[in-house]
Amino acid sequence: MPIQKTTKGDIIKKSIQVFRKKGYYRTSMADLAEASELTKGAFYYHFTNKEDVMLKSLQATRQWFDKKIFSIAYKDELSGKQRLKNMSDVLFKAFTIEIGGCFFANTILETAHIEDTFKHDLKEFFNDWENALIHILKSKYMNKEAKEFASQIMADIEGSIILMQLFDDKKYLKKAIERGSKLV
Amino acid sequence: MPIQKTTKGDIIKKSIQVFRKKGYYRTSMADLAEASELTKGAFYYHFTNKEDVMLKSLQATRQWFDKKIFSIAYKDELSGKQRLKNMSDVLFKAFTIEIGGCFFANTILETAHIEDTFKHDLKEFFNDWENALIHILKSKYMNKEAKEFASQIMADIEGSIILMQLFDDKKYLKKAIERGSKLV
DNA sequence: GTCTATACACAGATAGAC
DNA sequence: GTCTATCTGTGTATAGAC
Repeated sequence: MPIQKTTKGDIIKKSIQVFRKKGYYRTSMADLAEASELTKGAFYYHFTNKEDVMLKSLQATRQWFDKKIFSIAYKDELSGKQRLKNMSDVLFKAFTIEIGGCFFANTILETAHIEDTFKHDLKEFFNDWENALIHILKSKYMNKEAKEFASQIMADIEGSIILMQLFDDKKYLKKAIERGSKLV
Repeated sequence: MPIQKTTKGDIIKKSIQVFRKKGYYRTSMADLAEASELTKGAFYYHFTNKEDVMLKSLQATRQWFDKKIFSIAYKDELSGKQRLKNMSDVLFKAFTIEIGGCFFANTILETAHIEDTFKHDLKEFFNDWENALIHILKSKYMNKEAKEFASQIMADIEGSIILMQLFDDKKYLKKAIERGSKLV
């Protein structure tokens, strides 16, 4: 086994940061290579093209959310209220600790009318999030109501992230999360 | 006065459509020229550069919203409920009749971390919207509460537009507007 | 596995004829 | 006011040396 100086996982982590900040189309392969301290030539050894990097970045981010955030919803030994609170705490960090808000929402607004390439992963992210919320809300509400409230929480949070970024004020997201917490 | 074949207003209208669909960076000057059935050379006669076209497009859209939508909030001869309903009806059409969702939200997520060029107009749009909502909500709520509900309505609607575009389903926006209506 | 060099397409923008 | 032609920069992607 030869020593690998730069792992694919490391490159993806760096690429996610760049994509989140600059968006998909505005990000160049040179930007991505530079972020991983590679030349363009070396970068192309790891990925076939920009679309490939983006897909891997979205998939890695989805996996992270599933493992670190959405899984909390299914820890049924805790109360619904507590699970929603724990989820919200990590969610807040995820959407604020690095610049760029919500990677998935950004990608939807940028690419949804141009190409379908990323739609599958984008949809899956919101489906996973919705299911996690529904699982918590089901203890208090009927199925239909739980589904509607889940939609409302996601919309409120995503819209607040937009306002947060525009006015450079985390209070928008904080308030949206508080509103969501009141529902359970 | 010579006859003007293509007016600046017409070009801006067409440009808005292109920007809304493709986003700012992905839109080329060739795209904008083609939409107005002009060559690039002719197009540059009307605008100094792409940034100029975008600024004029955002401003024209802002003016349209102020005149056609936000002004409804101040027709105090109608009940608050009725004014919010009338506003919501036009708003729904504005965000669905043409492809591309909310021009302002799209531009925030695409450009906010790259350049400040458009921030002023983007902020003004949301300020105008917020003030219109607050004006209606003030009849029922205290100032602080009215402000918070206004934020909530805007966030819910903008987030729902994202989901609407992803899942290609106008129900998301429809439901968000219903939730807003319940507040007054 | 990483580098340099380069091919090629397209972007923004300008010059100058009509 | 609109056209064609063109300059210049940058982007994606590949070839081939080390």
